[in-house]
Amino acid sequence: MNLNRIDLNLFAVFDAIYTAGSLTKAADVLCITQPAVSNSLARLREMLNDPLFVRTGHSMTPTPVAQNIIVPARQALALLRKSVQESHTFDPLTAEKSFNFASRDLLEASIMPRLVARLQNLAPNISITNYEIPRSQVVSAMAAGALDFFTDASTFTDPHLCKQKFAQDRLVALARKNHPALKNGLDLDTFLRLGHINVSQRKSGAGPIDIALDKMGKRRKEVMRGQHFLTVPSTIVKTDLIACLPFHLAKHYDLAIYELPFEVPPVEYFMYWHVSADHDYAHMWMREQIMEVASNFKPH
DNA sequence: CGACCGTACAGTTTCTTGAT
DNA sequence: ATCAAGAAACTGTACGGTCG
Repeated sequence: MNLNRIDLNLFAVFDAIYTAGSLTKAADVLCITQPAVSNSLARLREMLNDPLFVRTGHSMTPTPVAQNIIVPARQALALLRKSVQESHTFDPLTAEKSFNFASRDLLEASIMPRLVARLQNLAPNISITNYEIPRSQVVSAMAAGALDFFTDASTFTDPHLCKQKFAQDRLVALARKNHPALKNGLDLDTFLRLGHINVSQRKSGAGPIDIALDKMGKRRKEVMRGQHFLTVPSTIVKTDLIACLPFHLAKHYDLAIYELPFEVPPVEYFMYWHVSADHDYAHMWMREQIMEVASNFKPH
């Protein structure tokens, strides 16, 4: 049986005949003519290689094959109707759904706990999965339905993606407490003299700190470059290195925080989603929840 | 005889394919 | 990517056959 050749409408006709016990009555229910029902039944008979209904007097009696099929057929039809209905409505209290995110450690640590806590109250049957994915695969993963949201601190332009800024933060310098070089605070000379941990997903290239320094004709001393913000504190506490982190993350550690001795643009956080999901009610609802939890995610 | 199913045929719609 | 032509599929009308 070639599933690609199956007309799913045939099962709606099958259900109507089974319920009505008559092709004529089924035709009335379906608002088509009796021959159309007869023809649909003929195609279904050929497809399933069974008469499905036999004439007994003035009614059509289902065969054993039809009796076996009716329950799963009705379940499938109900599922289809439910799916179509849910694409136009969304009830978070009853919805059973999973959203896939691709967020870096920083955003996972800051957004996910609040988001999950919020979902526990508003949408108890909605779950979240966060996993790493290369930027180059984001669009194809979204198009395939394997990824719902991608969040990042940099802009990402693609005609297939929608974008919304959901938060911003300021960068601060982080160092161990009682750092011998920072007894009098952090000035530009000290900032440039100390070794730095630079967090970047790229192997090389300038970040916002380096760009700001470059405008002043300065350059910092990069001692370590890593992918994850969360490895920074454990390195800092053992060394005299410093690092520049978003304030809302830096404040969680028992380390010394210093304002940067020069102007740096704030870090902006964006969420991205596929254009095909832009009008999906469940997706729209989740975007609202992200914006809601991110409203507390501001520099202090 | 009335009710209902199945078939033939024709018109319409949808899909496929090839050209641009 | 778009358009047009042909093929295929679907549906409705008319009508014949079957059953109670």
